Amino acid sequence: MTSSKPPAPRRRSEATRAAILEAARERFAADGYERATIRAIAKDAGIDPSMVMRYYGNKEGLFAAAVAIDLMLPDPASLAREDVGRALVTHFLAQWEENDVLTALLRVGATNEAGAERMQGVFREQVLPLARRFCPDPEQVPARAALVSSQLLGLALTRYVLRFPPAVELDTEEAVAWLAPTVQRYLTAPYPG
Amino acid sequence: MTSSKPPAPRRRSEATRAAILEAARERFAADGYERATIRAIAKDAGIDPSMVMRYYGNKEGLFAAAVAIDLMLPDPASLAREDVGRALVTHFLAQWEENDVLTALLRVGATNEAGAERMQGVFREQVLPLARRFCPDPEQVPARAALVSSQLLGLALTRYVLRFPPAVELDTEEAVAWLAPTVQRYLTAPYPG
DNA sequence: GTCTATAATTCGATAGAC
DNA sequence: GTCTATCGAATTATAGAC
Repeated sequence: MTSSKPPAPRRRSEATRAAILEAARERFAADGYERATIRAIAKDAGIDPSMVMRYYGNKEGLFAAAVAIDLMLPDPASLAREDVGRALVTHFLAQWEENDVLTALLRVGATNEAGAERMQGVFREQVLPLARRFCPDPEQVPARAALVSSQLLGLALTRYVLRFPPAVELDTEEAVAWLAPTVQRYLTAPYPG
Repeated sequence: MTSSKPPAPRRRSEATRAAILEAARERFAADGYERATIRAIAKDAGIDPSMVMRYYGNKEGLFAAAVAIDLMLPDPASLAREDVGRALVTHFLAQWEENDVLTALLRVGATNEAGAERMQGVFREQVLPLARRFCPDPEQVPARAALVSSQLLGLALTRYVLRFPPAVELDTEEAVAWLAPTVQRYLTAPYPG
């Protein structure tokens, strides 16, 4: 009873699950929800389509799992007030280049209700608290967070989704130099009315 | 030979064509390319699906026709340098609320290559020339135009597509007050390096 | 745990009657 | 000019063998 613990009861399931998730992220990021078929994802992962169903139930479950990992959020406490803008833009761009989850989320969110709701969740749980930390008037917090999101997501849209050539060719330092003052202003400047 | 000209040789074709286009714009704007089915569009227009094929050949042709109308562009000559930003944001928001074409274009552009290319066309033919008019250094024109697009499309994305509540609730004057200085800076200010 | 086979829909597109 | 009927392809999802 004490000695024999078989090496691992589940044969290759963990590796298979991971391969499916990685392929799913790539496909969702490249094609959006509808055109990222379970068949294509399974083919990329080198397994049978029915395995996808077995592990994730249905296509919605697969998408939810594929975009479930935590991302972003430089912790608000570590940021000095005078360069929130720069820190935020830098961190945002780095996250975006690092993996496909954000692109998948944005592309799917444009045509799929579940995707849009997940994006709203990220906004609510990550951007709102950060704005709350730096904005004086609590009543202005949601609007300011939305403005920050509009600029950050707008750059991601033109750069990674629509691929406007000048937006693609912009190097990281240029993008940060231009956007940081904008984000800084949205978060900390008085209302420009 | 001279007297009898039948009221109209083509019975109702013109009205039918228009009804199809309007329904198509609404569906593409609401659902994106894949989920906006020809069947659903035909039903909205109150005609048979085969009529859509007869008039527009195939689904791609229908989409091209639905987003073919000219939009935007406040003519560059009429704008004073010191308030390009305000004028541009105001005009952009008005166009966006006025009809479904821009939302359709954005939603489709996120998952469909033809849609993305059409958006690039709008950028190239409408935003680039405008930036060329106000930017000193010709070499910086494309980047500045891309930055302007990123902010304007980013607001449209969060407001009309992803529907972040604070972005939706922003009224026009607030949006203009916040975004105008950003756009103004992207177009006319020196590079903030 | 993995795959084969297939059911059940749904969609774009075509042919042809009226 | 409009509609009926239908084809052929592709998709999600299931049942069951190994």
